[in-house]
Amino acid sequence: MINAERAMDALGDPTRRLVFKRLRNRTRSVGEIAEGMDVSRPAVSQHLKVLKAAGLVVVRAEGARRLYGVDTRGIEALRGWLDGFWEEALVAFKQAAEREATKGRKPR
Amino acid sequence: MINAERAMDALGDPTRRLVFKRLRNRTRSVGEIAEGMDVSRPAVSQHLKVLKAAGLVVVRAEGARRLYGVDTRGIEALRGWLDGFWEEALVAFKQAAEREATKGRKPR
DNA sequence: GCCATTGGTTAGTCTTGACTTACGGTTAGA
DNA sequence: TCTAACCGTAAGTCAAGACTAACCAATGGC
Repeated sequence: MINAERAMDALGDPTRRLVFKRLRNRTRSVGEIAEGMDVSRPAVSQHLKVLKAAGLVVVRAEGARRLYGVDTRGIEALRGWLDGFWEEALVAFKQAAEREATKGRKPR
Repeated sequence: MINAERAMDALGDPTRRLVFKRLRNRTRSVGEIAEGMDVSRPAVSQHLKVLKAAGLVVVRAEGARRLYGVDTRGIEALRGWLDGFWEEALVAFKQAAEREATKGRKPR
């Protein structure tokens, strides 16, 4: 199972988010990703390493090139984390509202 | 509108995530949040400032205490960002599959 | 076989930001 | 009013990590 916390750490950096977003539409080679960005190609390579370790990105070798694309498992992990958080917060809200509504009543 | 990128930056730090998660169940005071954590109360205060600026947290003054709770807008912004990303990736997958299916056919 | 392309890794620099200590302001209680 | 509790801010320290330049390995075309 892929770690959502790890994914959040990875996406906590603007440059890394930009790299990630560049793979949204299609797979790209490293050089292709770096092109047009204001950081060097090795920097992009390092970011990809982190994104890969976080389960946000997958690689496929094609000759001398490496084609990177989004890993859906990372996105799903994030969504799960978010949904779980949302769920618990909702339950807490309801309970708080319940306590508010019964406030002042004679217990039982 | 609340910025999803800002929220991602904020949640990119483990300690800050821990602070955020402590508000999942109910609102808490600053001292209450810091209690049991391995960082000082001012550190927590600074994290709360960042979380608040990111739209992930709201404050309510109650006497000398400040009660912090989750801001649903921040979560919604994150969810929107994630869903948008997911959507675009899905479209790209379909288009890629389509191109794959028609590969080799005589054009028109 | 040779050279160009592609990209991962290493070493080293430097900025960002997480943290603590100290301080000041505000509120509640005696 | 005096004191204690609560909390935000400022100043300063320090480590994490983002980045570049240089190097090396692998692949493909000629």
